[in-house]
Amino acid sequence: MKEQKGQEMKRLSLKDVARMAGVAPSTVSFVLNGKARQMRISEELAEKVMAVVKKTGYQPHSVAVNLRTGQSKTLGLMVESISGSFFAALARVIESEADRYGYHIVYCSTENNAQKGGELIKMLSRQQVDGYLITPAAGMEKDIQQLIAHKRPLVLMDSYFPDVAAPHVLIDNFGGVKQGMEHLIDRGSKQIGFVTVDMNLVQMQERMKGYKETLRSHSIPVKNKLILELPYDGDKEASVRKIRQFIQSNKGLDALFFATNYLGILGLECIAGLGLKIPDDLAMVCFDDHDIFRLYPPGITVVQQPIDEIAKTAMQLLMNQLDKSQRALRKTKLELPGKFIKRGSS
Amino acid sequence: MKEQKGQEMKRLSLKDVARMAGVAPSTVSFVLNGKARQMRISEELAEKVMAVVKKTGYQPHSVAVNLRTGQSKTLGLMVESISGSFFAALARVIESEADRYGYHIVYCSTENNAQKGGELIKMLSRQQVDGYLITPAAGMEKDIQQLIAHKRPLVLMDSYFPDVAAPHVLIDNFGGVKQGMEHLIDRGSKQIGFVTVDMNLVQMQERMKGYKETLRSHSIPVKNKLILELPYDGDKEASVRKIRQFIQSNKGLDALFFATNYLGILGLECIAGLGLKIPDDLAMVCFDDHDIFRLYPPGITVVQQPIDEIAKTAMQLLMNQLDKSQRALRKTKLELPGKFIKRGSS
DNA sequence: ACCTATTGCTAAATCGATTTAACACAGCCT
DNA sequence: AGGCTGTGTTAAATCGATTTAGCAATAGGT
Repeated sequence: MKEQKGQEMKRLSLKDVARMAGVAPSTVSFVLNGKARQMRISEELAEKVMAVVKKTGYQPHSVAVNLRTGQSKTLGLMVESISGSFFAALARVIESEADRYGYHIVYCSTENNAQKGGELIKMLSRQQVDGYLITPAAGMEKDIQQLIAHKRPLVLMDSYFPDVAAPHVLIDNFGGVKQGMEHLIDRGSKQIGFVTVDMNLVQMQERMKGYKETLRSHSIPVKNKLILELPYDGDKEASVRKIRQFIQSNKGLDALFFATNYLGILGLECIAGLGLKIPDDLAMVCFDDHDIFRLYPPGITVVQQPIDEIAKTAMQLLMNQLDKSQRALRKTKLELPGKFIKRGSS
Repeated sequence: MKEQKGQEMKRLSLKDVARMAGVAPSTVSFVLNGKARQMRISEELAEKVMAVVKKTGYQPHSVAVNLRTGQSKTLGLMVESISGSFFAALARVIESEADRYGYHIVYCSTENNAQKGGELIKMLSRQQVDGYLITPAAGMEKDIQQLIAHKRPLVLMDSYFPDVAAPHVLIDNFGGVKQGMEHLIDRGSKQIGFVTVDMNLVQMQERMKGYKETLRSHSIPVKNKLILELPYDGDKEASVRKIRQFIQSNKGLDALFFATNYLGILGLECIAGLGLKIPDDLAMVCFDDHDIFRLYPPGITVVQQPIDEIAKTAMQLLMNQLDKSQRALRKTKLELPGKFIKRGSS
């Protein structure tokens, strides 16, 4: 209590603790880091040190520790955009997992811009993050490759690059779409449209493949007229117009599969605008769940991403890499099954 | 290219640059920090140094800089939950603003738990963040007060504590609700219910006050029967049941004002479940917009929060505090007007 | 010619920890 | 007694920057 007077009341340092306990700084360090045994510090002294530490509430200066040890206990989390529901949910789980492992999160968003992504990676490196959790944007191949080349601990989520051997964990996109498509076919939909986005990433290719191959395996011809690919950065109004036109120009259309929840939401707007009834006039299935889909009458059938598992698995893969004792699991590639949730729209 | 051979290829340090340029480390430091003039380093030498820096692509080790200068160029962002749409949107803007000012973000979520919030503040302090951006949870008064006492740069968002003189920026809750209520009264709603949440924070009190006073100013009696306060951490099903019961037990009820978007969404579920038509059977206005409200037929009227302005203003207040030249603006308290958006539900 | 200023640069201290190498002292052996 | 081994503890180097104080050398003033 009596220490409170000085204007700036400098932070307690390890040296101060040492002085107060009447020992050397190194001794305090050993005791605090559990190396008392190893360094043969007597029980008695160790206790004396701990007493001072407790009394003063001393907390090591993590920046100094970081400088000396090279460990920042910080992870870089880079998502497409924190305001996307999928990424926000992912971030939430990642944060709490990181906390469990004693790590902090510095986060940033690529906004699906490879250049910005590259700069952010540099920024994270400068910040000395111990590891990277990234949902990559198209065009970030080089940056990821560099991280791998520099042996930086890294896990990709949501997507990956076939040519870059980086550990990654994501939903089984192909299988997820297949499940949804089988369902539509089972319920008798004959003309199933596919609305996707022009994003040159593997998850989108897989979803497309899931659409086409499921049709083929049921001997249903794949018609290009039934596939709509929207530009990623097209403005919303334009996309809505295109979807509307797409629906109108396909007369026999009786079901739509949307490749992302963003597209599905746009789709809902169109369908409502056209006065069509779901599922009677048009059935609908969407990849990636969203609050809206639970609520919007009559409820939209979706393939839900296993966000918890993705986040937890990614953290585990990253922790494995950080744990120097057990290197080796570099090339781990995981695809987790999605959860098909049938609602009123199909 | 020839430096690539060594196994671990250590990072280039300022000392290395100095050696390569044939000058002292201090000289390099001065040049890099724009103090060449002040320190009377000759143009010639400065250029030589810069040449080496450019050729090698040297980047200062930010942890070392941090240790020496005490500036981490990092801000702590603490929200209620990153997966909430309001907070996610806020985080998004904050991040890009921080970037503009050359700061990074360490983020964490309180999950509306004061204890967790307190621990996270400690964590952020240990991490040496330069400033704090916080949406406080009930019960964090002491923690905030401590930060103020320690003169840590800080801005609260979304809420504040009347007894703690901390800079804060948030929507004008009272005015926002008033606007929505006036609208309902104008359109002829006679029995307006108010659904709120049991959260002991000023923004909720203000919303409640907005409800009550608007009624009074129109000489409409405030009936407790028309007010429903749900527990914050009650489970979803229970809340839905309570709202349903609330609607059923108020016979003349012709409009509902929901105090948060989460409540509004639950409300939609109930209303749909009861088979009521919006706005004919029941009009609806909700505080805080959400994607769902735009889409859900016939569109839900809302009071939208000025998220961009809140974030930008908060960053500005924080930057003012960090800019040692112009201290003084400690007690800044800002309430920004919300935007009333009329949709089909009223 | 002597003294003071100015110029141009660098040596060394510092931030707060970790870690290696060394030191003093005790006990045991021959 | 001298040499060796172990114990318990600490001094000093280090991480990579910033910053203060100081050192030569040249210039200017009387």
